[in-house]
Amino acid sequence: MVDSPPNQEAYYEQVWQIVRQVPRGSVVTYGQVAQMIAVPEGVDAQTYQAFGSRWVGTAMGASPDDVPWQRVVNSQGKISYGRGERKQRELLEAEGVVFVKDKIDLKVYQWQGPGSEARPRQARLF
DNA sequence: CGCTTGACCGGAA
DNA sequence: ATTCCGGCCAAGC
Repeated sequence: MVDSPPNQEAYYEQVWQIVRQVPRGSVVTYGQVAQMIAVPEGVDAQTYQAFGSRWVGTAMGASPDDVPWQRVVNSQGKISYGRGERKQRELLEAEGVVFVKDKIDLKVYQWQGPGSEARPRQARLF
């Protein structure tokens, strides 16, 4: 499923696939999701880096109900979805995500990718 | 078929 | 810390 044609639908599915893997209580950024997806063929790597995050946002707008869209925030740890901002914050807080001055501490809640779901941060005492 | 708008990001002033 | 700027893809009207 890597060598599929430059199909937008396939790209969206990759976005949703990644977002679906985000564990409860963690978040990812638009740019991060874009980075985790291979650059679509026919698109310059530079172009993708610049606009990939936007496409992720567009994909979220068309995301199915089983996608935890609320776990996707911008690189500042803030909510960009103005239309449902209130709803998104409530959903995240219900999952245990703490907001500080309308911002999320990404150092604590940002998902590090597949394989890091355990988040073994407890050994860092010094 | 063309114009407008948009759930972004990183660097510079 | 805040504001401005360049980047130039897709969907909707």
